[in-house]
Amino acid sequence: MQQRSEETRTHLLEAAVRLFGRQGYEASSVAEICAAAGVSKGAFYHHFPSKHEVFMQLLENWLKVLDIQLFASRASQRTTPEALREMAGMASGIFEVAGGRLHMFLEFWSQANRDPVVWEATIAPFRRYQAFFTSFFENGITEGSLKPVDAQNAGRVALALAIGLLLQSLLDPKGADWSASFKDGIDMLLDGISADPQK
Amino acid sequence: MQQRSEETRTHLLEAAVRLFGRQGYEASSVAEICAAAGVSKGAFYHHFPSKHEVFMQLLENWLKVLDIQLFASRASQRTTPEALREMAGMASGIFEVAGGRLHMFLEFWSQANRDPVVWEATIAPFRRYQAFFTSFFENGITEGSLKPVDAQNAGRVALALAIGLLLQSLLDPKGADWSASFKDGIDMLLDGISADPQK
Amino acid sequence: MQQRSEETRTHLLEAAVRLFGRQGYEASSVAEICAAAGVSKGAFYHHFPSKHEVFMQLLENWLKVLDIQLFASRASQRTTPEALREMAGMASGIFEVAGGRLHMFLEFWSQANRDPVVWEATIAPFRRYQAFFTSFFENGITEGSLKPVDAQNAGRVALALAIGLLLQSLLDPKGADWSASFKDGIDMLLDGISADPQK
Amino acid sequence: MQQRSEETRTHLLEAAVRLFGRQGYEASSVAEICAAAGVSKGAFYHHFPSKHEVFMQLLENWLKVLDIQLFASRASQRTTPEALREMAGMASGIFEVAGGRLHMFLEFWSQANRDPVVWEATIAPFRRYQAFFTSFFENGITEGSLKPVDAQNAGRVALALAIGLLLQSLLDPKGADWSASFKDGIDMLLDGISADPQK
DNA sequence: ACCACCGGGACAACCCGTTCCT
DNA sequence: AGGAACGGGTTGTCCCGGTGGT
Repeated sequence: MQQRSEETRTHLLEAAVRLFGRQGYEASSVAEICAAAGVSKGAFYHHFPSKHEVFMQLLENWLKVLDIQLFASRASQRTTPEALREMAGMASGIFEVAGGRLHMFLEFWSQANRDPVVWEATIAPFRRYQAFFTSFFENGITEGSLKPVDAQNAGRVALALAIGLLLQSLLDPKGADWSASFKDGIDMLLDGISADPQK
Repeated sequence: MQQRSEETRTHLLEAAVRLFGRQGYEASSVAEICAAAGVSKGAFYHHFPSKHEVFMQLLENWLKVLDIQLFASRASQRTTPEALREMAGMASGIFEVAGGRLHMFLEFWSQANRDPVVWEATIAPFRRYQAFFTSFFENGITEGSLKPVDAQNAGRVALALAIGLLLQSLLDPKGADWSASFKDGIDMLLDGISADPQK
Repeated sequence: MQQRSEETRTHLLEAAVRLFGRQGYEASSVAEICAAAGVSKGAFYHHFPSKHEVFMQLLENWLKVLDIQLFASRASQRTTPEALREMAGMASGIFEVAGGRLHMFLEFWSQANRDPVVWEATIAPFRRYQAFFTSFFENGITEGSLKPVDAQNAGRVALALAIGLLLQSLLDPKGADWSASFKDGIDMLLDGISADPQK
Repeated sequence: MQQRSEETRTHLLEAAVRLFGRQGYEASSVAEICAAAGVSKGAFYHHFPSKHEVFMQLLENWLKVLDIQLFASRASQRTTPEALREMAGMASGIFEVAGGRLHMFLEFWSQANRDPVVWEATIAPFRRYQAFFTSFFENGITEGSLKPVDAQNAGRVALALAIGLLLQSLLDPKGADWSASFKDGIDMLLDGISADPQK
């Protein structure tokens, strides 16, 4: 029966993401995952060749989601600064959605230091995000709405802003309105590099 | 002999930081640490009650170092923006020094999600750094060299910049001149909130 | 296959009783038990949650056997003294059977001082045996074949006789014909409390 | 300083007897004993070559005490049965005194199964006790106050009575007035083998 | 002589990821 | 897909010698 099989697989994946996020990869045993998913170990190894492979699947899924979010916010028009500000506004969703999943993210990064495959998979979206931001700034510069700064660096800085605030929000979720901080940060940055300083 | 004892302890700590950084906390066994330090397990458990305690010691030492670096750059005078820019210039050292140890940092953060003690120890310096930046911005605002922005948020943003770039430098050490990017980022930020934009 | 599982479990239990009896509980390592049973440690912990639980299982089994032997000799008729003497005659089997297992018994008692669970499990049958003997004596008194002694104390004394001789037989198995001594002891006791002394 | 040395040794011994009795020999670590005695491990191994030797010392002391108690009750006169009854009356002290120390006794027995030296040392007093009782009964038989029973067996039975009740008192200290039970038991026994049945 | 600290290395119990058989 | 078995590996503890002060 195919459907049941698919369900089992999904249950396993869900249980794994829950446990990995809560306790970390190493601290979560296969037995635990199976128990949480309500299946036997036999089933686990029927669906996945190893625990590590589950991790990789999770990573892959996560990256897919990130990509979708990225290109969803590509549509907006008008001047570059305004497009960026609009994106920043949408970021509030990210901070909320990411909430529970961010712990897994840290787990991914930790693993990236050791496993080259994970490293490759983890760094790829970073490069894409950075390139994404960079192209924004390049557009702004060529269209004249931004000062002729180093677009590469600007991209890195924007990404750093996002990452840094995400991390802070992870460690101290109630310490501030992080999405508001993000908007403020983007504003400051744009004020700094807009061609017509504080109009 | 007291000296030998201290040496053993130091060797253990050094071996631990090396292994934790390279392989992660969980993946580094006590036996490995002992072998790397050239001592027996008896010695290990004579000096530390548990592997976790070694981790905590390392965390504490690291935070102490950060604090020292942070407050060392407090002395500078003149206007706030210039002080910040000077700090940013010094940051290059941090990126280099941190290099090898950043992997451990990720470990700390990962652990912080689970162990409340680690969490407490990890979040405390974050708050201090943020407060540190915030006070800078407050000074700048009262002295009139900065626009009246939300100093709290500005502090968070500055910290995010540092963290975010640090993280990127971790994942892709040779992808860019990260300390230069940091300087650029601080410049952009300051340009955005300076009262008299690049005079 | 269920049968193989049961066999493994039995092998483990048998190996454990052998080793515990020969070397004691603490001195017998799980690895040893596994080796003696010809299974892996994984199998051990698949069947039992801990070494201590094996011990408890053994205790339980042993007590069950004792109970069966005890109540098997309940059927006999005629006067109480004769029933007791008959029981004493059957006791020879106990001394022989117990032989190898008595070391384990000492282990049980030693453990009973520390673990309340073991204590509970150990003391319960004692109380039952004592009650068993006591009811015998009560019957004898009401039917007039015994003098009106304190049946409770008589029960304790009879039990003490059994225990004490068992213990001596443990420490010095070849020092005497212990089951004959037991018969003699019961005889003396009955002579002491029979209503019509050795008719 | 000699006195201090002796004190340390005594502290160690006392701590050991306390811990061995409470937790058993194997479960009591040298470190624990040292901590309980308030001395360092260095001191321990200065006074005793090994943990086992401490145990042997304790055993030796214990046996010495037993011997003293045994020969103290030798004095009484008159007919043998009365002497025995008198002894039984004195036994109450034993049950009380033994209280805390009996756990150690079990420990001795457990160890006796393994170490031949301990076995020898443990069984010796048993033999002496048995011989002691036996000689009593022999006296009684030759003087005509007892029936011509097998004095050896009678000795074993009397000893069994003592041991069995001691053990029961150990497992269930408040379950009965054990010294009274002992007196009753001796009475029954003597009634059974006295030459003039219940006068 | 006595004691304190330090260190050694063996080993304990327990658990883990994985495979095999059904 | 399930359950039994595998065996290697984990942390932590233990008993015990050195070495050097008092």
